Amino acid sequence: MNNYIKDLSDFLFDFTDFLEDKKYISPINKKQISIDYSSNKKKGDLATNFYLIIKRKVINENFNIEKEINDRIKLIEFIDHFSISKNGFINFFLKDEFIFKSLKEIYNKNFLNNINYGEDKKINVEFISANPTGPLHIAHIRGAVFGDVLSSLYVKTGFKVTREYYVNDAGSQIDKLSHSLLKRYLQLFDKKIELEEDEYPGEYIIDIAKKIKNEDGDKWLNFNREETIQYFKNFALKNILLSIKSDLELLNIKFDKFTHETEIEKSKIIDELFTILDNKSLLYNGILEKPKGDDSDWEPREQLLFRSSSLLDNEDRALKKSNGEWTYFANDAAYHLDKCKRNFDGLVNVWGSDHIGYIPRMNSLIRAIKDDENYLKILTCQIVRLIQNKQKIKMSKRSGNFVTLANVYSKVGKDPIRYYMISTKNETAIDFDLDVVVEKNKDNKVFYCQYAYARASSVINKTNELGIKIKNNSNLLAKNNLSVEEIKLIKKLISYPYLLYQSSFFNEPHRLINYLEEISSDFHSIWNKGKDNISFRFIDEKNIENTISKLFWLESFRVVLKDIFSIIDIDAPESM
RNA sequence: GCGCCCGUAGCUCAGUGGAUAGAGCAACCGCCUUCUAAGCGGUAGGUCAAAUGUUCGAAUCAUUUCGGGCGCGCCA
Repeated sequence: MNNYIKDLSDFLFDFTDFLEDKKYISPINKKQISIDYSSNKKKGDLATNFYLIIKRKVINENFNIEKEINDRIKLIEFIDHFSISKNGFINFFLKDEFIFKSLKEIYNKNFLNNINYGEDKKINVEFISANPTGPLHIAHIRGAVFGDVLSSLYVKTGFKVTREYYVNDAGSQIDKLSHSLLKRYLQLFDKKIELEEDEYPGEYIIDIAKKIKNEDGDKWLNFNREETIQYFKNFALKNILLSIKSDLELLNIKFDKFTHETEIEKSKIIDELFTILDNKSLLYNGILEKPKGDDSDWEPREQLLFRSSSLLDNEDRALKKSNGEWTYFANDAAYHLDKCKRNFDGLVNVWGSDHIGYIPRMNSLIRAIKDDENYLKILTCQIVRLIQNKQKIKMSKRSGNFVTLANVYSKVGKDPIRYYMISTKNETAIDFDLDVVVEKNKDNKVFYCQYAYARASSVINKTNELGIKIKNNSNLLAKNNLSVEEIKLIKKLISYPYLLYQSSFFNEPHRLINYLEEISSDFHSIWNKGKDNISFRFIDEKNIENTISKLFWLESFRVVLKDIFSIIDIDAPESM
């Protein structure tokens, strides 16, 4: 990967190896060595604590560490000079020619070719995987957007990504769904029959029932019960899955693969899983301990268990229910074996925070079948609280009163949803204010950043009208045509490839948002300086050289903005 | 009872071993003859929940306490 921070880091690591090999210093932990962008008030572009750490480890009294540092840093091609602060930080200054060379790579979009952190490795990202028992609602939106953007980020940094949705179309919840649907159908014929408390009360089920009535009339009133239930189950699943897919289209989320739990059941891969576990003595029949909390209807029963406590979990987990059916975990485990067998180099699962307790058993499972502790990464998203009129919107799953994705979409549209769902670190809860995100002012960050793009574009349009060409004129790019503020922004622009790498490495798309807002703000600031000071205006027809220098970074700014917008998947409006 | 996440400005959040802790909103004071004022500049705002420890250095790591959230059955 072509970026100077990585190069500098390699340089410092090699340097450390050299010092250790020659016994000039006692061994150190390289992880302590950091490279940062210098804070604004300090002089310099990059800073490292290298000297701070090394100087305390010198064991050879004849060794002159300062001289060695001096001699070596001189050889780094992109460093102009450096200084060592009183407290021991080394501050580096980049060469102008290097800064402009890097800017040209941004301008020409070459940096995209240089990012191959992923080395074309194949990874599978499983996200949402909501039960097909109802439409997607607010709790699913965050995981949906996070998984989608994370996938795009992986692709951008050189991975081959499969986006996958696991459809839990087996199990007792689906049975409850079918019974709920049947009851709603019967109610349409004035049958006196009520839903049980744990069945699904949502309006959407009545709609599906009406659909059946429209198609088949009263055909199912006196039909064989088993066949009826089977028909209603399939009908419900088909319709709900379709509605989930159409909801996802609203956010432009597309999956490469839907895997159904029922397919997993049919495939018998679970037998294969059990063989693997059995060979490692991880299967046994036993009785689980009495659970904590509400245990009113608990009684001890012997069942098939997974010895996960010998791996990463704190207790063993059931694979088979007492009625002989597989547990949810058993099928999910088989599904994960299936994923493992599909030649991915890594698996990523995005789960809601309500599944955090499930993580240790899944990690145990993967550990049992794959000898690679980094093979599966489980990332979790905390909840989203909806705010309207400064009040939290209360939701109740039991009453079926939840805010659907389609509902939120109709209020605010795609871009604010996508933007805000990843603007906060995934492990932090979000307050999503429906009133703020549709405002067209700087309270609304999406708008603010898109407006920066539109403003920059308006300048480019103006230059087109005036016939000013940037192409083939890049040799005119020169530092003395640019202000301190512009150089500062240019330095941020050339750090973009490293930002992509870090965001991908840490699985943190929200870093993109922080950066995006920062450079947008810098841009708006420079723009406004042009009102007081004519030298800050982008276009000066009397000074083409000056104009070209400005347009050059302005275009690069647009490249970066557009690139981030494409990862988040929001519009890049040329005018607003 | 146990596990995980969170606690940073009045509010919403960045920063997770480095230099004087940062943005935006809200508050107050300013800036449109101009390539988009849907914007910008300035002022003010902090015992980083608390305590102890580790370290040359802690918002960041460890331990404890207090607050908030999410979980913890053969559910999914």
